[in-house]
Amino acid sequence: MVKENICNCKDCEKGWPVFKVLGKEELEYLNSNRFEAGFKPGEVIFKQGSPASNVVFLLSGMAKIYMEGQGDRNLIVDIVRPGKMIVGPGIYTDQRNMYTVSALNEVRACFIDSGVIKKMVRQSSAFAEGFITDISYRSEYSLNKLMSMTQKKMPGRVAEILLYLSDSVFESDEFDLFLSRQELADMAGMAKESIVRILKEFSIEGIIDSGCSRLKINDKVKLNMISMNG
Amino acid sequence: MVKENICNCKDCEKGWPVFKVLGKEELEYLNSNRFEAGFKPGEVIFKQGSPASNVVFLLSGMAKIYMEGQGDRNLIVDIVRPGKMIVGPGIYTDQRNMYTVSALNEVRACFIDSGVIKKMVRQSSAFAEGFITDISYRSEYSLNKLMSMTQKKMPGRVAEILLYLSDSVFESDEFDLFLSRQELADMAGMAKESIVRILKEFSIEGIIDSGCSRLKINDKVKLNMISMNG
DNA sequence: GCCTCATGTTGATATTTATCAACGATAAGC
DNA sequence: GCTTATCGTTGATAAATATCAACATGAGGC
Repeated sequence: MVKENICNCKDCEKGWPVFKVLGKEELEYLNSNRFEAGFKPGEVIFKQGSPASNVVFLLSGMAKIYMEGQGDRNLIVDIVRPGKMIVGPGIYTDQRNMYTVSALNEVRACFIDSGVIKKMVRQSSAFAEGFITDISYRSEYSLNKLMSMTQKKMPGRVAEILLYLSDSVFESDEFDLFLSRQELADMAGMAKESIVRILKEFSIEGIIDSGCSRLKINDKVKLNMISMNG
Repeated sequence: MVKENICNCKDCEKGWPVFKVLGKEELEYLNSNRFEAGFKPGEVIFKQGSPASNVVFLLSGMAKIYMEGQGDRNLIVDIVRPGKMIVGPGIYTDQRNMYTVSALNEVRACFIDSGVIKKMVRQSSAFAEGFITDISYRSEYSLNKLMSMTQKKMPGRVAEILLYLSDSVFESDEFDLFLSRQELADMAGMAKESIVRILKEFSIEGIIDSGCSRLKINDKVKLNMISMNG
């Protein structure tokens, strides 16, 4: 594992866009208060219930954010790539992580102390506004998810997550799925057997081609219709 | 309908606690940029999809916050009383209301322009921090709700909303329910027939006494167990 | 007072979804 | 190489939940 930091906030390409509003001094302060670490697939980056001491940014790789329920039942809230801030509401409430984040593949991550982020919020109103905007989008996402989960039936929810993966995560109609069937099920809130059947159904209808880990979306229009109509 | 404002931000008892961090001048500015309005039961205070031009505070009465789905299927996100800020993520994203808010009984509400709130966020870092803390609690609430909705079975969800109403809304073990069975169903994400059966079941077991609009919780411990175990 | 409409309630039934069991395939350990 | 564990897949079954239909109940209009 590489111990030293290999990048610098000043010229971080993979960084969070809101950092751009900070001045040179603030970026230097940020840079001197951060740590990088590497993670192997499956390793936990931070754990639900533990102190929310850091905000995390991926420099490379992908991670899943999930809430752990009773008896192995997890709910995957999001799949993240570099460019997104990984932070829970805990840093402004009870100082605890509301969810676990773990690496899906080889990950390099940047840790910034929560206190440093909160300091930036106090110091720069532009940063505060950017921060609020970011968490507002996150809220919209959760509320929409809440709506889908309660009102859509299984095929609608599966169509929705396939579209989400394609549009917002992989940004392509064909991609290598890093996710097992169990993980897809945890995203859509259903049993793994159910998602297997639905993916097969979609395959038979020609909407998708689903090899074991590769997934290709053939008919986005139809998928959208299924997602819409629940 | 009373047209004039009947209270003043400076000595508002029902106000949002975070306003206390503002100075006298800022409170006066706030006070000169707000409007009060009255609503009858059932009337819409603001509507999903419309511009998120205002942040609302109840001065008296209660309201339901709900997302409208397809074909009369609504999801009640929260029940609010005075002291809470009613604001959606929209003021920091696409300027649209993500949900509808409507009066459950006679309501008097205070409207503050979103721009004014955003200005306060920029002007006062303490206000910004209070604002972020508030929406962070809201996020935790949504995420917990997402978890319950996807992982708990109906009795667990019903137990949960009864406890929520008792602990966080009415702050009593016995209260007049302003909500119809349909509305309770919309809170728990189920059919109204289902909630009728579950409430009856709880009644038979002696956990609650449920007259038509009055509800009394007899056995909070048991209700908690049902809520926990899903 | 009576009628009408909305809401609450109940039972029967259909649909959706999870669980269970079995098996094949694939990858890791010895 | 074999063994073991994990994952994906399938069919059968059970459980959870919604829908439908019917009827009761209660409030408001006239």
